Amino acid sequence: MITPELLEKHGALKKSFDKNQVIFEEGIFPSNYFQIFLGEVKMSNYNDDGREFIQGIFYKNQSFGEPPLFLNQKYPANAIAVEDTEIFVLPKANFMKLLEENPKISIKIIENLAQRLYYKSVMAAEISTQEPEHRVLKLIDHGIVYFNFKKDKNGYLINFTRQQIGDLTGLRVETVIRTIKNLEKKGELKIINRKVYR
Amino acid sequence: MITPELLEKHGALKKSFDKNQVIFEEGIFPSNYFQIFLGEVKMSNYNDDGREFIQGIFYKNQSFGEPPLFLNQKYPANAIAVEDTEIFVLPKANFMKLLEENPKISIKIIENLAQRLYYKSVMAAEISTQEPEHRVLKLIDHGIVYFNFKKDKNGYLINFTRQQIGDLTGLRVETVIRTIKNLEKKGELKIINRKVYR
DNA sequence: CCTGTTTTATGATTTAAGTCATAAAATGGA
DNA sequence: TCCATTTTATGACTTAAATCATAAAACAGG
Repeated sequence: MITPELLEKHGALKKSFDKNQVIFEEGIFPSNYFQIFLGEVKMSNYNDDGREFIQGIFYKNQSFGEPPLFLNQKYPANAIAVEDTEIFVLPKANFMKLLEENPKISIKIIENLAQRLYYKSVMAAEISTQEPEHRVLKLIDHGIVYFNFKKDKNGYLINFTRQQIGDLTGLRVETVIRTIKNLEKKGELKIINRKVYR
Repeated sequence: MITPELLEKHGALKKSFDKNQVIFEEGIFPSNYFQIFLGEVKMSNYNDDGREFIQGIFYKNQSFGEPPLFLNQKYPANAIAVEDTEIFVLPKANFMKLLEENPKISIKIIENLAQRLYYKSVMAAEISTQEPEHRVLKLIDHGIVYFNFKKDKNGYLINFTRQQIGDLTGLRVETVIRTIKNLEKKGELKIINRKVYR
């Protein structure tokens, strides 16, 4: 995360996106650095028959879409606002200049990319070899640490819909619903009026 | 990739690993930067019943295992020498000092992580939503660009075993074999005495 | 050159997750 | 407050890939 002051000093503009509005599309070439000021963004793919896979969900102060920006490659996924969102947009040239002048930011970028790579490594192994219960639990436990799940008297509230959990784990909604029910039976989590707690 | 001179200047030692020897194990905390001088390394996970998932394969001059090193987190996978291999090993403190003194290396690290994140994004979407033929082709086409597949008169030689393709795509050997046969029938690739060309 | 291991191969069978159909409950905008 | 949409839910059924069994071909080390 780069401070708003530094971003604005280098010419970043704050842009607004409505809920469900596309920020950039798979296949186009990147030209900006994006950092969320307020709201929530998902990056996702749609396969040939419209099925969605969510690569990641990003919140306040997080950046997204940097890898293709650094590599001059097409975006491998779409970025879509999950709710009304405001985003700092900084042209690549300005962003590179900012990095050059602030070597410590490079370390932050490295740590951020490392974090995301770590998540992807864990989930890739889960998705390709583990059964639904294992996958869902892993995602939830990851979410407790890295997404902004909040704790109350019932435990951590997993504020993902069943559909989102499916799109993040490669499972279908019905399978997620049944899996969560089973996990509740086994005492791994709680369902309190349809909300999931861990 | 950091030059051998710079690595050695900061105290890197060259260590030898036999084929199939473990370089580090899932779950332990990292303390070194690793860069391959010669040979081949895979990073992989084993699920509860011994099934393998290969996170990535690394060759000459490539580094691996940095994300947990930067994050002070446990390794999410094992690193194993695929053949007899020599590796530069540099203690974390020395590595961080090297980075500090050579800001341009940071950019290289960023690009490298970005590249790996890009691969993982593409494969994650494939593995979780696409059918076997699509997955296998995507892996092969990625391999042509980023692994060291060589071109001859028959096309690019895909020097992965069917088992490796399975472990990289989350499919079983038999499925990979049948899928590759189908892809050949459709003219997407060639099989010349059991070797796959694209 | 032999021999044990790995890799490729194929057919039969099983099964777990996907698909399809349907609906109640919850949510959110107008 | 009403109504359309989204989310959760459940049962029946289908299916694609996994599993199991078996074997031939290729390869690698002594």
